[in-house]
Parts: sequence; structure tokens; C-alpha cells
Amino acid sequence: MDEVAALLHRRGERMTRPREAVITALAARSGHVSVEDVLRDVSRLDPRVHRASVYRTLEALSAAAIVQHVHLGHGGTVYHIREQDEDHLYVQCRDCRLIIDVPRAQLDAMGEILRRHYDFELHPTHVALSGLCGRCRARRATGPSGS
Amino acid sequence: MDEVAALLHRRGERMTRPREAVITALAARSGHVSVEDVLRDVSRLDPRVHRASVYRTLEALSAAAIVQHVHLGHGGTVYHIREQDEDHLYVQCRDCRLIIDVPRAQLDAMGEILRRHYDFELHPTHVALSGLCGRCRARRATGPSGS
DNA sequence: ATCTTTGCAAACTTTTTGCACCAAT
DNA sequence: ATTGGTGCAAAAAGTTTGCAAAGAT
Repeated sequence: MDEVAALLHRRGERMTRPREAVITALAARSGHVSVEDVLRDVSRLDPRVHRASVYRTLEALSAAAIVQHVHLGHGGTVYHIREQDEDHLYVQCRDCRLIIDVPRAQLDAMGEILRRHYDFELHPTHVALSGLCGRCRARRATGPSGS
Repeated sequence: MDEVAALLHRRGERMTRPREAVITALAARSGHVSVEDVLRDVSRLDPRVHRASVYRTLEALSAAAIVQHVHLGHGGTVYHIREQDEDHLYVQCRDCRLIIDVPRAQLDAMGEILRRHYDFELHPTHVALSGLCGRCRARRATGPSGS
């Protein structure tokens, strides 16, 4: 928390109650937190904090590179505290919404192709890829009658 | 258009004026059309068509697999008429929003890794990857002072 | 004639903004 | 004392819904 405060101060910004609450909320969950989750958790942590402050705080913390967001195909955007070695990408199951972190090394083949053939530099952490996890694939094979 | 009508009829559904307008709007643009674009184009093509009908039509056409959507990291969701050989994925520049279609073959390395190591079947057309195209990377290097 | 789809209006959800006040530095 | 940030309330954006009427088959 002090680290975060220092980062903010370096930018001429301040550590405040709403910001503490947002950071606490993000830290409490392992990662992949939706705005909705943040709003709910923050208002539990400190009911005085207003929605608008949560939105503004997420924006400020993003600008300061303290938090990062990942767009999911469905289900909007999730936030998490940025780690120094943010070297994985996200893959999400389109059925159960499970998110899997994949080491960035795995993406290098793709990144290399994009760079070479398309002069395009991939930022693999920004958007989650979509697909089907094994469990949901099995469930679909069995048929939705199974439920 | 008749093809689409046939597909709808096969599902016990009907071809109507709003649906024609939406399909015309989607066909007129090469692809990657936002709801906003569809709404605007449709109301030009036929001002009697209501917004709500556009939303409902996009949903119906999606359900019938006549149109498909792609989630972009920023800028929401874009629609396009589904092609039989939908074998490319999308990559989008985070600065200029340019969308590049990449042949699916290029993604096979990644797809293979996900399948083998994570038991995850990638649906690569559903979400656009994000990154920086060459032009924007150059512009950033020059510095935003260049504009 | 039947039954799907439409237009409309209103509701809803989510996010943003203007502004006076509060509070971190 | 500064001036960045907050809470509030209202507006803005984007999407959905109930319903009576219209229209495709």
C-alpha cells in the first residue's frame, strides 16, 4: 500500500480513502475483478465511498500503471493489480468464463508471426482469447440434456 | 438476400424490412461494423426502422448464424456477415484501431499449445487481439509531438 | 388466419460530468 | 494554504422490455 502511495506521490497525486479501498478490494481477490465486483467490495469496505470515485480511481490507478485491465470477450472488463513480470496472456472459456493464465513464452510463435508478416506488435495481455475449456467441451458433447 | 431469407424460413422465422436493412447495412461495409454504424446506416436506408428492431435483428441473425460478432478490446463489438470459410482471426491496433485479418493457419501454433497443455480449444475469431501496428509504433517513437 | 416481428415508450444498466466541499500534502 | 479528490445528483450512453398493432407466411 505504501508502495502504491509512493507511486502516486511521484505523479503529484494523493493516497485517499477511496483509493485505499479500491486497492484493498483488488488485492483481496486473486485477480480478474470486474467493475461490478470492485463496486460491491468497496462499498462493503467503506460505504462512504461513492461509485463515481471508484470509476475515477480505477482510471487514475490505470494511468499510473498500478492497475491493469483485461478485456474479456463477454462479461466486460476485469481489473487487477499490475505485477512487475506481467508476462502472461489470458484465455477464457466462453461457457464457464474460466480464465486461464498462459505463460507469455507460449505466445511467442504468434507474436513472432505478427511482427514479421504484419509489422504488428502484439500486446497479449490486453484482451483475453476465447474458446472452450475441456470440461465445457465435454459437457457440450454429452449434450445440454445432461443438466 | 434470398439465401438469408431461406435460412430464416428454415427456422420458422421471417424476412422483414428491418432485417433487410440490417443485412444491407452489414453487406455494404466490408466488415467490422459496430452497432452504432449499423444503427446509423439502417436509419438512413429506412428511417422507419426502430433502434430496438436493429438490436433484435442482430440477435436473431446471430442466433441463425447469419451474422457473427467480434469483440474488440476497445470500441466494443463489431458485426459482419458470416462467411463460410471464417478462418481468420482479428488483430487490432490499440492506437489507430486498424483491424488486420490474419489467416487462421498462423494461429495454429498457439492453438496447438492451448489444446495440448491446457485442454483448451481456442475460438480465435471471437475476440480481437490487441497491439500496435507499425505506423503507430513509429508515431510513438517519434513522439506525440509529431502531431 | 396465424403467429412472428415491429414501433414505440419507458425502464434499466452502466458510466460520466459539473460543482461545491473536503482533505492530503 | 494549495490544489487534487470526493460525494452527490443529474445527465448521458447504450441496451432491453412490455405491449398493442402491423405484416409475413
